[in-house]
Amino acid sequence: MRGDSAVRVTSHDVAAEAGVSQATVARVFSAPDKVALATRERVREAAARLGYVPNAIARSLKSQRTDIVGAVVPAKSEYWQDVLTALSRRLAEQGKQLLLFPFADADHVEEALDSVEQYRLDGLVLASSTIRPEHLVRMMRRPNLRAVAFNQPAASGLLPLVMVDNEAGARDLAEHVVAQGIGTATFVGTVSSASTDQIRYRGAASALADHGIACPYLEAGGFSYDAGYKAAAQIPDGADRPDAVMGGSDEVALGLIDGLRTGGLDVPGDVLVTGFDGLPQASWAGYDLTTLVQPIEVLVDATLAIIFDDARDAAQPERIVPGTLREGKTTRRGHG
Amino acid sequence: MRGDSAVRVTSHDVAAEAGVSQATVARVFSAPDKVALATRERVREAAARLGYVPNAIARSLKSQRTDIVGAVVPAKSEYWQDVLTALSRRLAEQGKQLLLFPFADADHVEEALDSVEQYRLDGLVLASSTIRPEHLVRMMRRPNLRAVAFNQPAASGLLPLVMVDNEAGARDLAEHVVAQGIGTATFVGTVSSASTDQIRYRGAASALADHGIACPYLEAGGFSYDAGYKAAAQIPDGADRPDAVMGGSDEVALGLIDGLRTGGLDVPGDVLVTGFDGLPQASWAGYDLTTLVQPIEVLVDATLAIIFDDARDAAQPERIVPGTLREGKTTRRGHG
DNA sequence: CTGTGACGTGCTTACGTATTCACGACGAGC
DNA sequence: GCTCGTCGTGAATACGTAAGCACGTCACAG
Repeated sequence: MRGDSAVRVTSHDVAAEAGVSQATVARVFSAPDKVALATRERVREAAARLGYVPNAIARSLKSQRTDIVGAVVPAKSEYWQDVLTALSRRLAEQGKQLLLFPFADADHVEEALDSVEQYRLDGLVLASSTIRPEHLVRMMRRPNLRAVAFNQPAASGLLPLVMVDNEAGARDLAEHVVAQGIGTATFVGTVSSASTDQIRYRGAASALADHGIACPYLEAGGFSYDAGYKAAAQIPDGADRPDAVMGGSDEVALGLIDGLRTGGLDVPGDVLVTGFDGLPQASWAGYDLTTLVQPIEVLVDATLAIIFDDARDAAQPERIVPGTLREGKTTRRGHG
Repeated sequence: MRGDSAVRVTSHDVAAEAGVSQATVARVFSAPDKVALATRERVREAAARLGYVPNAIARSLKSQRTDIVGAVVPAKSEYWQDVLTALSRRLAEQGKQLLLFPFADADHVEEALDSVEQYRLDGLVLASSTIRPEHLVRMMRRPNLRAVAFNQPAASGLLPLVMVDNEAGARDLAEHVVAQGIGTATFVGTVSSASTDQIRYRGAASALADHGIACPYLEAGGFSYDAGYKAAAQIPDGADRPDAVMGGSDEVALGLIDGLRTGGLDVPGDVLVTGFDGLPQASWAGYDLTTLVQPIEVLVDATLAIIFDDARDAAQPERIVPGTLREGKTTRRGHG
């Protein structure tokens, strides 16, 4: 227990302690089978005695690999938190780490990317549809950086892309509410300039149109619960009240539900509500929201496959994964 | 536009391009005022032309500083996500980054810490009361690593510590429900071995005892909404039904509310409910939970202060910050 | 006109590791 | 007994940057 000197201990120190060369110590920790068993154990013991731990920084400098993947994400958003959780867990399983580059708003993306370039990351996940195309291409042309756009339809053609099938998902949701016998509907989007928002609306509107139902678009102006809550007040009441309200995301939809209920309406009695994403909160008994569940694990795996599969193949892969309809009570009519 | 060669470009390349030495290039990027204006601009132009970006890995190796702070946190938990968001945002403002070390369960903490040691982090935030003391001391004795325990009472004396005043907060909540005129109460904890859980219970129970009210303890067995939802079924009904149920955390409390409501009870009509943490969801209109809001920004700032303030002073600082009572409708009796 | 700073810049080295190359030992095959 | 291949190890170098040290230049005071 006396070996734990308070200062840095390097592979050289271990080499001296074990009576071998630094190279051998390095091999013990990175390619153990290249070292004779006896030597290996002697080195291991010496390392333990001194409290030696390989220096990942130096390793990265030499090997040109950091084993770190970066993620550029909006600072606050329930949905992205779930994605990050899944991403970091999967990376941890592979002995890799996740480095966060959160940005408060679209204007700060630039700064985040400046940081990204300095760390020589193995891969980069670009999330959020508020990242502009010029930023995307900037990341694309960094050498040795595999950047992937995550759930960001606008990146199509610019960057490898992984996303849920937003359009089909929105169609599924629309078909589902139509099957409940609605006659009118309104789509409450998040931010109309977001590419996911546009596609989801398109999917919903076209499916509804197939059944002769018009679908006006209302913009919540944000991705949050609050935005949805406030948007509920904009929905026409009385004779013009839609039979169904489709939220552009779960967060907005949950806000809508509470907003509508605060306004004295019953969900689903008076209005059906749907969401999109499949947040854990959507399953909470107080809401039990009908939504399109994103297969986050699948999306994450696809993303990591693009980053780490050496097959620098077909340039720009695009993986579009179908989601799953979750039927909750927000579209179950009390009916008659 | 022809300068963007696909390969790595170093400060040497820039030096050659600008006709100066590598050292000067380095200075331009790390201490610009030490370089004559004319030279500085020439170097900047050359760098831009070649697409040079300083290599943070090499910088770290040389400077022994990574500008990265690590966080060891449980993989899934609403509360920690909020903390991480605040933490990463604040770090980003200082040009630093957050590296995540999530762990699925207590048995995997060990592995996470192995990784932590390899990256020579500037600081480490140890979150979650499920991290065992032996892990804490292990991190404490790493040279050049400022580790801080976050909201983890058990770390007291072992590590610098930052936390909300759990006991006082729980007392405040208890006093509040007492003021509503309750006669009986039950505390539904998360996991009884968690130190925060014990302290919160102690605070609540002692405050209630001051008013002659007993406070049985019920364990939800987890930190999640689901745990709370299921625990609701364990709460006695009929004559033994408590007037108030105090949840050990907001997630558990929200589950409790839905569980109680599913069981046919009215909250707050039949039972008052309180939480602890101040999650965004607690403010959602559907719940409007009375809870103790943690001043996350303050806690995060205190944490970073310990990590970065060179004052390697008074060994083990402990910052205990008071929370704020948020009064929601879950403790507002329909009354009479 | 010389001595004294201050300033700007280049040379050199160190950070800690992975890897190439070379070398010695050893066993097998002829 | 010699060659050849294999295996284990050491020496040396490269990764890209920061910083101490030294040197040259120039302005200014004496």
